[in-house]
Amino acid sequence: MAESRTALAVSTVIFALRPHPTTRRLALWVPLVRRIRAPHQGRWALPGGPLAPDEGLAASAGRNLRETTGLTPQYLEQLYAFGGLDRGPTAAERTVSIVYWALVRPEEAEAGAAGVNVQWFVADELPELAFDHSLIVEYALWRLRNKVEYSRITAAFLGETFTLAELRGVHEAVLQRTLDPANFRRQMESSGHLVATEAFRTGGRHRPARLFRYDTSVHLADNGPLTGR
Amino acid sequence: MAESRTALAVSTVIFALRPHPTTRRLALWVPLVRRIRAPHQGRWALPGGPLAPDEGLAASAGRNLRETTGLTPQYLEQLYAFGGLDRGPTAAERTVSIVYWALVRPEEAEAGAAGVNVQWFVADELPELAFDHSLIVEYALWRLRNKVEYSRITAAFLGETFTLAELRGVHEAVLQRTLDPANFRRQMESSGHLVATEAFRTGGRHRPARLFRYDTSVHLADNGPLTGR
DNA sequence: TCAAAAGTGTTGCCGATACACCCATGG
DNA sequence: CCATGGGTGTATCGGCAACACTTTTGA
Repeated sequence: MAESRTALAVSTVIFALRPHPTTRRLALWVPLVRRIRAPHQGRWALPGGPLAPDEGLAASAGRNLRETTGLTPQYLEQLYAFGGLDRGPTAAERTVSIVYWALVRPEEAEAGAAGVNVQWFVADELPELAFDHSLIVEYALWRLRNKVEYSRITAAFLGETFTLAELRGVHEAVLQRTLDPANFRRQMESSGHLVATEAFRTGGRHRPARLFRYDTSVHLADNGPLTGR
Repeated sequence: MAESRTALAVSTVIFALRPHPTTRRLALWVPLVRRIRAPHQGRWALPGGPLAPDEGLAASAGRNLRETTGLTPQYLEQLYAFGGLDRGPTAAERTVSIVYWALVRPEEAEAGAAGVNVQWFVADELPELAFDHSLIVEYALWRLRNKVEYSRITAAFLGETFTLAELRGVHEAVLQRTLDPANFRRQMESSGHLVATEAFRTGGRHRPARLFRYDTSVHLADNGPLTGR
């Protein structure tokens, strides 16, 4: 049996919401990094790197995210640890990856920070990625779409205050289907996470929409005993 | 800043169902290993060990499980990767643990295989464990109790065929509450996972109960794109 | 014939959906 | 005053919990 080693790395699936290039409707985007060495040279891969010895797992994911995109994660959660024997640069070196997923607000900077080695793609229209990264993104998408249904992570895509139409737009973009405005409103209001403000969004050719904020005393996602870690 | 290294280990939270020592009702048990060296010397800890270089993560968990308990896992799923800086034997060496959780059938052997260093405990009445293992078990329990509600993992605690009362007993033990037999029956039947056999369990002072089997074409748990990995 | 568990039927409640309808604003 | 989305009201449907009731066995 050949000698083999195991390396430990942290990668991150980073989601942002921006209009789709052709349909102009909101869609999920993911930044990828082009591999500059074999194996899979030239292919796109998830941003990531080795875990620094004096750094926590989530901290490593957050640092990597900032270095790749210049953005601050609004939400960060561990996705899965991948450690199959088929992973890694050579057959003799296998890599165990702790993968996180994150939600960011694209804001202004974004485009500038992405160099030639970093490029954003529509998450549902990715090319074939390096290693098992295609499967990883697929799994991250599945988790995100699941979680939208029962938590308030979508707050991470919005500013401090927002209208119900804006919030519904985020949900529709993530779930890729339209939602009934009346029922969506009741669902959100009955969740207890929303707090109505006295401010309104004006400017449309219609009745102004009330602005809401999220109750900050409730966590974005309930991960049981791990909540807040 | 001090020099520091990172070790990689795999641990497993192993659940079995056996009667509670005082109430005699079914309860969840967990095997623990006594630590024979500092830090936390003498404390109980999750079974685990370093990842072999030529071994997958789940394979490592399965091997460790067999070595500690002599049992074969009926169900095995990754729980979480823990990598805080406070973990590990010394301040200079931090350990990243990929933790799995497993369901086993105690069967006959069980008690014999457990040596002086391995002891089974009622999962809800554990002593203070080494490192962050108390939190890890708590999280595993939370995941198990969640998953019982929407998947068929409880199959892992039963034999090939079983009565609805036996299945309900497992659910009641895990969830720690009684369930209405009539509604439980309908729930299970409408799930589509159950297949009725023509055999019956006789011997009680009552009407014989039909034996069921699980539809093997359906996976125990739906983990989206990762199902079956 | 009786106790006990298997198994079936029925009812009422609650949440989600569909959709009709009024409100307030900009043009 | 009209088009547009904001916001409310309401009927219906389906799933679930509660619980009454019938069935079949062992003793």
